[in-house]
Amino acid sequence: MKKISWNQPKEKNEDFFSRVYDIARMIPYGRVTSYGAIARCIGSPQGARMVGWAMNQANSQRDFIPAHRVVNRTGMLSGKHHFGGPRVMQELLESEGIGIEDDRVVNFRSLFWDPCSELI
DNA sequence: CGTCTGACGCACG
DNA sequence: GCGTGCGCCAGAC
Repeated sequence: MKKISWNQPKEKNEDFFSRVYDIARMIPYGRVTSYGAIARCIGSPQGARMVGWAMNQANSQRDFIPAHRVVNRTGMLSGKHHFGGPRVMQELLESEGIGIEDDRVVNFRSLFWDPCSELI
């Protein structure tokens, strides 16, 4: 697969990615957030799918990106198949004390971390 | 260039 | 609360 295609003058895109990774790194240990929340926070309320796409590239980043702390709006582990194995994402979350039941974060409502609202 | 796909989210019933 | 349909935007064919 191709290394990176954003060497092109897609400045807007690069900025989008930077913001996504920036926020993803801020997610506190033991907390989770959603793709849509990140998208909305960076001014692209309809770019939730792009956030997921960015998470797919998170592996390529130098710094560690806690992509396992990002789930969809219902708290479901929709990206668990992108962690090398179907159970890796769940195990990562459980190692942080987050309960998973039926591929869903237990008590998601309480563990949810809003990048913009709860950011100080 | 037309179509399909997808780590999403919302409206509707 | 759950299933379905649709809009969204970038990539792959």
